[in-house]
Amino acid sequence: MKELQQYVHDLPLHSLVFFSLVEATANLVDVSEQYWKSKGLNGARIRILVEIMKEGGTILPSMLAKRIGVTKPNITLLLVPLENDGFIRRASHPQDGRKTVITITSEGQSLLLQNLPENRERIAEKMNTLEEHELKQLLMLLEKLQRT
Amino acid sequence: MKELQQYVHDLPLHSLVFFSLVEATANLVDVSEQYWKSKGLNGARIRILVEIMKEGGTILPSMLAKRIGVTKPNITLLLVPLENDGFIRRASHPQDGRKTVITITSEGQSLLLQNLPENRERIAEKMNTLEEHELKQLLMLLEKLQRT
DNA sequence: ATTATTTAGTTAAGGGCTTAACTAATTGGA
DNA sequence: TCCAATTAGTTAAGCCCTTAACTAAATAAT
Repeated sequence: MKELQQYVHDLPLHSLVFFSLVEATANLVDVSEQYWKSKGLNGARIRILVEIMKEGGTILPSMLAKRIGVTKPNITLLLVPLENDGFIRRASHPQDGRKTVITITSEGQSLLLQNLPENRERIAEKMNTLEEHELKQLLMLLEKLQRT
Repeated sequence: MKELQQYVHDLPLHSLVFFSLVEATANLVDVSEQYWKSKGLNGARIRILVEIMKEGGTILPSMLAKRIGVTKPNITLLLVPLENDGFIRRASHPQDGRKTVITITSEGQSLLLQNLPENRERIAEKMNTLEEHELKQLLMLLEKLQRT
């Protein structure tokens, strides 16, 4: 009991880093999500539109799932409101009947043009406690952390 | 169109850091959640138990909500299975009838003792691409990032 | 050529969180 | 003292994601 209470208090370095990562990231994600929410949108739908643009305006749902790191059923669910709002269009693939070609509309592109810069700005502001060299250092450490 | 495509590709430093934080954190959280899932548990319930221990074995739901950073209704939902599994116990506060005193049971304490060390170990392993001095540096940067 | 396997996408069910609305108990001000 | 306001917790509804099960189309194997 006493030992357990002490154990949960005395965190080793790895755990301290882990909890700091979780907290810092949650705060930044929150800034971003709040921004999208204020526009009646959400981050997941925006990531879909961004990924379509990265591919040149057209993509398959299965590719979206891989790129964004969510399941295929989730992509289906995300595409429904995007289509209803006119930000994307579906079409069946001419050669392969299993596939659905997703295309971003001009409305979808406008949405990104009008909102991405401000969203980036909000996130950047939240990071303004760090100098540029510190951001670079942080990026380097995070990339090294990711090298399995 | 062309400019937009370029815009979504050319990320400024702040955005690079943001996306790296999100990705690295998601991978670590995943390791932790997978561990708890393999034991038929989940991270949120464990955090509750840990927080009760930090308070000395007894706490109020509203305090849990503040400490863990979730809503009060969510605490209610999290406590139900914890009570059903015998990891916590509820009792009404003797002085203030609105309050419910939550107490961790010995089973709950055993659960932590038997699993927290291995969970920490799994997370630490995932971080083994970083040297100790790099972990310290990372921690320092994350803490500076958090200073609003 | 026909059938089995694989691939793409959707539908269904459920988990985990949120906000909004509610009940019950306590506190505080006229 | 009594009623309004606050506080604690729960219930209800809904969002967003997951896994499992399904349909349809294409590919591959005998």
